[in-house]
Amino acid sequence: MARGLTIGQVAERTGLAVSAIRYYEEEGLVAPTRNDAGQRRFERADIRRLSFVMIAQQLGASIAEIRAQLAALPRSRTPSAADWRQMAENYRTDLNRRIAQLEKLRDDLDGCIGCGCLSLERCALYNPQDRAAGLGPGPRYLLGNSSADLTAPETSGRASSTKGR
Amino acid sequence: MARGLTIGQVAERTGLAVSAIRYYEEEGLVAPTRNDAGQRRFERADIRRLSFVMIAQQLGASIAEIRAQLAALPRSRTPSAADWRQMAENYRTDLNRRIAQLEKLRDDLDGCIGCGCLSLERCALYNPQDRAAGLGPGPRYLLGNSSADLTAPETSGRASSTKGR
DNA sequence: GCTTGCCCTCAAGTTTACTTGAGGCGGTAG
DNA sequence: CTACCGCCTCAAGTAAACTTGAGGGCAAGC
Repeated sequence: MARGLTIGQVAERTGLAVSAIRYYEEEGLVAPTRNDAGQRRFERADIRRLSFVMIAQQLGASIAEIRAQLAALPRSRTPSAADWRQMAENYRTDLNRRIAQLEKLRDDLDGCIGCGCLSLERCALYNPQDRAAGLGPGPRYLLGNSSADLTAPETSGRASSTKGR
Repeated sequence: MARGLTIGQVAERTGLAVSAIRYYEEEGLVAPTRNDAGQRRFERADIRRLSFVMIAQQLGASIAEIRAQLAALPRSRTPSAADWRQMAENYRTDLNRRIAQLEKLRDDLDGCIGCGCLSLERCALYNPQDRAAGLGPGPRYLLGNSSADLTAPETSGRASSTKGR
């Protein structure tokens, strides 16, 4: 259990910039303690947390979403094996959904664009279930809102247009 | 054939905001013609282009990368079946790489984090080939730079730190 | 004739995710 | 004792990807 890692050590081990790690603390993704001099001290488990952050970001998750995911882990005690397993299971579901999405996209590309069918109205990629153009907003179904619902729907106001990603 | 679609019609069919489409034109992702009154007129093929843009974005591609991908299509004539097939094939490679990446991640999650192994130094997720910590920058290998190299490496200047995504 | 709707441009604002810079503390190596 | 290194805070800057707003044009409907 060591005396804790400095921010510089964590940066080196994760490949993150020191400033990024401080930012993540501000965003509540890690919560290091402080030593007498007020310097941050991290635990090993924090490296894992940060690795998870980096990976989740690669998959397109926003910081808010990642925070929600990480909320499943206890911040008071060091996460146990069971904690991580729970996390991993949640995450696995998301990953599987995403993989399935990509596979579908790949197959659609193969079958539709690949074959050169240019009749967009009934194209499998653009409009798989043959809902006539004008009914739905577009190829949205392909972009199924996987985990965008993690950050409270926000019932009020602006149902503008493209607020995805 | 047909007198072309207005920007509003394209917006409705793609689900994009009108402003976004104008922005994409500025960025060179579509190149509509203009009618006598100076209004944009789009072709059917542009809807396909824009659908592709949306999908590629979901996969994490930047506009510059998408522009590079789309460059494979002719902007002078309407893309032929062969053009799209070529595109799709390039794209398929990227997709497959990404899918493989996600699958690996999922399996690593199952096998490593899922099992609760807390020894980060030799964790498969964190450090699969058992290169001791301190050698590499972190879990970077998992984040393999798939298609980040589309936008000319830019040899000069700031090799700062975390400039991914 | 005037209002309404869709279109136009151009400048400025917004969000997310960070980085950079100024100004300062505390420990250790020469 | 002075340098230097790594750490600190806080404010401001940045890039990407759009949106919003001001000010204006053209055509159809009442």
